Amino acid sequence: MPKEPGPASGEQARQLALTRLRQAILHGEMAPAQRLVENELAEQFGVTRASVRAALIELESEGLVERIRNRGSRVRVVSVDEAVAITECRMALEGLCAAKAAVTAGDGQLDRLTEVGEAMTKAVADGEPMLYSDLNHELHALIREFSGQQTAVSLLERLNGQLVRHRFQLALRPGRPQQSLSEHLAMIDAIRARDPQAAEAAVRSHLASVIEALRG
Amino acid sequence: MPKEPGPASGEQARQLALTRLRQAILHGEMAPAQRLVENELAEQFGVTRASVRAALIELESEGLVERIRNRGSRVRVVSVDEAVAITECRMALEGLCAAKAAVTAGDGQLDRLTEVGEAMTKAVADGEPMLYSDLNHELHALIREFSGQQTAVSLLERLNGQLVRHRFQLALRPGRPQQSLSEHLAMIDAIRARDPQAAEAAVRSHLASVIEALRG
DNA sequence: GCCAACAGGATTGTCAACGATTCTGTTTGC
DNA sequence: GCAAACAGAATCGTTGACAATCCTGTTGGC
Repeated sequence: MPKEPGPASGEQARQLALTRLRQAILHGEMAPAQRLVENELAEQFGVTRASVRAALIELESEGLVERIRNRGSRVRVVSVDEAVAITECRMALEGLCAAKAAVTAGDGQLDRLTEVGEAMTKAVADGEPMLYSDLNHELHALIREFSGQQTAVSLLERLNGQLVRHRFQLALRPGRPQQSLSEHLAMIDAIRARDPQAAEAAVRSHLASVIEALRG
Repeated sequence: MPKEPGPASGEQARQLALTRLRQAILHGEMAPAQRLVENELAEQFGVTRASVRAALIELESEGLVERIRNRGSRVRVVSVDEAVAITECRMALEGLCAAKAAVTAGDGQLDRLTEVGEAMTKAVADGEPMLYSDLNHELHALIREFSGQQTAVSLLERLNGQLVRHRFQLALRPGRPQQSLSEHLAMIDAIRARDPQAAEAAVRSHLASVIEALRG
């Protein structure tokens, strides 16, 4: 395995290790439950063990890795039950964000939502589930962003990080994008109508449907 | 300053530093925005700097301390606006917990809630705001616990950690306990009635009142 | 043949020291 | 008198090595 080139100038070792590791986990390059040996990672990223260690501690409190005393670190696997519980929290928090976004979003931001909605419609029509999944992610991110609720946003990003694997699994299920599409469009419409209650309700009902799909 | 005695046997250095520091911040022993110098803390807790450092990294991602590159760590101060945003998230998440608790709590657990409610009533009658504040905290903790929603609980504990200072400030405001008491009793009644919607609504309206008080 | 005790290897936890960066108070030039 | 440059101190970031702990495969006894 080739040794990593020098970090993007100025980036500190710990930061680099953190970014790389998080990316690797989120992109699924690390198998679930894979052992994460500090020494190996250190060599792979071209940093020292202490930096890797610091990154692992941070990722542990983000819920992405699991650390056991004197036993090492592993990529955390979330069970279906956990995924459901996490999505229930998302229901509560994204509902809040959608309601806020319906009130505070600017007109340009609303147009942005419309664009994404159209792209999603096209992705479903063309039968591109992975593209749809990406747009799905983007839509939720935009709603979070437009809400201006920094606290809720950081909580939600933490939660979403734990769901990567389940998200892919869900997107590839046949028929799922079609059902999900109409729910997403309803969310967009409610926000564009600047109706906070309808927006919250639309988000909650969408995520309730996600929960059902997870369980199914 | 006396040097700390040895840790409770078996507790590792990093864990010890983490626990101690968190306790100190939560109990208000560290002034807000106080500088947290790694060397001083290391000597004070009788551990090495590396352990303190690891603890600080963890506390940073819990939102209790703020770290700036090459500038050191500080106790994070949350502005009123942030406190409001945090409480809005609590509204969403504790609402979820209350609804779940109303369905899943056992009878013994419901009795426990009743007890706390009575103790709160007594504390207000006796004019003991600090005792009331503690019971307040306990009540919310019980509802979280009874919900069985582990994910939501850990998010909420993180959020609550950031509000310590504001909580004390609020509890000592004249007239506040009286208003808060009836809201708390309404929450308890709704859960005891096993009515999830009413429980969620009661929690939300209580926290909305907290937000108003924070802003006032 | 099976279970317990035991050595070997691997991995993490901890430590003390070095180097890099940033702030603070002072001095110098205008 | 004031702004900019400078030296000094303080503090964090990083490194490499050592000690403690735990798993694994093996051996010996029953």
